[in-house]
Amino acid sequence: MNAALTFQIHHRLDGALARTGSIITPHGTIATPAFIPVGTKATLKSLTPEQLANVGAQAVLANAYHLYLRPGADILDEAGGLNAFMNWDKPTFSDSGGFQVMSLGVGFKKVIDMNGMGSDKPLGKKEKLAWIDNEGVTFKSHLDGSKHRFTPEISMQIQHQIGADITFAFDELTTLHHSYEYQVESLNERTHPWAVRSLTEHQRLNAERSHRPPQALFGVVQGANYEDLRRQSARFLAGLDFDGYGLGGALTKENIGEIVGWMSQELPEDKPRHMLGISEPDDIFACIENGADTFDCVSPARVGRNGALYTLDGRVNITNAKYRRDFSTFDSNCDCYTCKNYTCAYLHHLFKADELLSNTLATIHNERFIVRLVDDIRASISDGTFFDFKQIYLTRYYAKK
RNA sequence: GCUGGGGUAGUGAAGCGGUCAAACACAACAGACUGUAAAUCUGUCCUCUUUCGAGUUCGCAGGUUCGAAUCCUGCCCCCAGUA
Repeated sequence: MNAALTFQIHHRLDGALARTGSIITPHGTIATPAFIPVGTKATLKSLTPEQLANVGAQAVLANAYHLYLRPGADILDEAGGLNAFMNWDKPTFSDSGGFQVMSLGVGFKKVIDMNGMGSDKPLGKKEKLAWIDNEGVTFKSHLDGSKHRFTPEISMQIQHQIGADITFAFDELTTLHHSYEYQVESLNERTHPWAVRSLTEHQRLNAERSHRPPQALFGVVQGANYEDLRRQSARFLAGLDFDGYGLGGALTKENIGEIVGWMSQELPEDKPRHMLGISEPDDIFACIENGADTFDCVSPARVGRNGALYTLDGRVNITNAKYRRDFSTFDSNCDCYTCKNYTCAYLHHLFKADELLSNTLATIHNERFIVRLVDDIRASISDGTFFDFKQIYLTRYYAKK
């Protein structure tokens, strides 16, 4: 009913679930498939919005948990919303804080592992900061230890104050280390009821806050790597009036495409599907082939800040000694600002000297690399060359590893 | 010249008779990072060995001791104060 979001499909790929399309939001249109960089705290670390736009980003994704703690969602509301606050005029997404329920709770780091190593050892050495129940989550701020509580309703209230074009339902992100029984319980007792509650509150807020552009809400599918649970979760959410869907949670890398395919088959054709937290080239190809439309991920930015840069031949660490006297540009195949203007030796030096510009230049390159990859995939769907492109690209990318 | 302090691995710096190949920090080298508790984290870092382990070290040369980076003697350097 509301005009929060329109999704149009332009091309479909024969023999696969891949499609190209347009997501039309109050702040503009996103050509899909698309990679959406993450600006957790209303900034993509080390980049100005202009630099972010120049990298080709069509939208940015912020996080309700972080903005709630600082500066406070009310401040974003007063500022006129996320776009105005951060001086970004293109579409925006906000995550619900659901990820933090996991990362602050059952564990840190290891639980995101997609290889299902089967390790169920203590998940991180840090103190547990979040406790989940069927109503919501109580957590301690990682900033000052103060106690807070998120429920689906509160998350939606925060996300409406943040004012992103696309919001996500408050969910529980489980891990591959959780048992099947736990996955079932999580779905039935929390993620699904919370989706209903998120939607109800969201609709109420959209009506109440009619002075602001209508916001869209994506339901989040969970179910780890179990086919029955993924299909059941997708089917359940498909029955609700969401504007689109987030495909989240514990995905095994080896069959990530298959898992996405299960969900795509159950979800409505005409709603966009967003992959939460995915950005490795092989994963991106697999997900798009199986029906994913958009992606967000911190990895290109974080990995870049730590000195790892993408190339068509795989990821390399620019901090390696072999770059010390390498006065060639980093990647002659890349059209980003960094690669057009700086040498390997200079980038190497910036990292070694711990200079702030290293973060900026590396982030520009990595974000451009992944954004462009998805842009190229989109083009390959339109002209029907997707499978050739995928084969050639991935063969080269993983040749050395 | 005298008086006092000091010379420890790439650097700084602990150790002051045995559990010391020698804490710690930095540098160096390599790796990791998938809805950001990340400008973070992990490993290596005298030599040889894949591991186990073996072999040489604590300014230099002697000595005491079952045993020395640690004690003694001489020498060589450095720093501070003073002639």
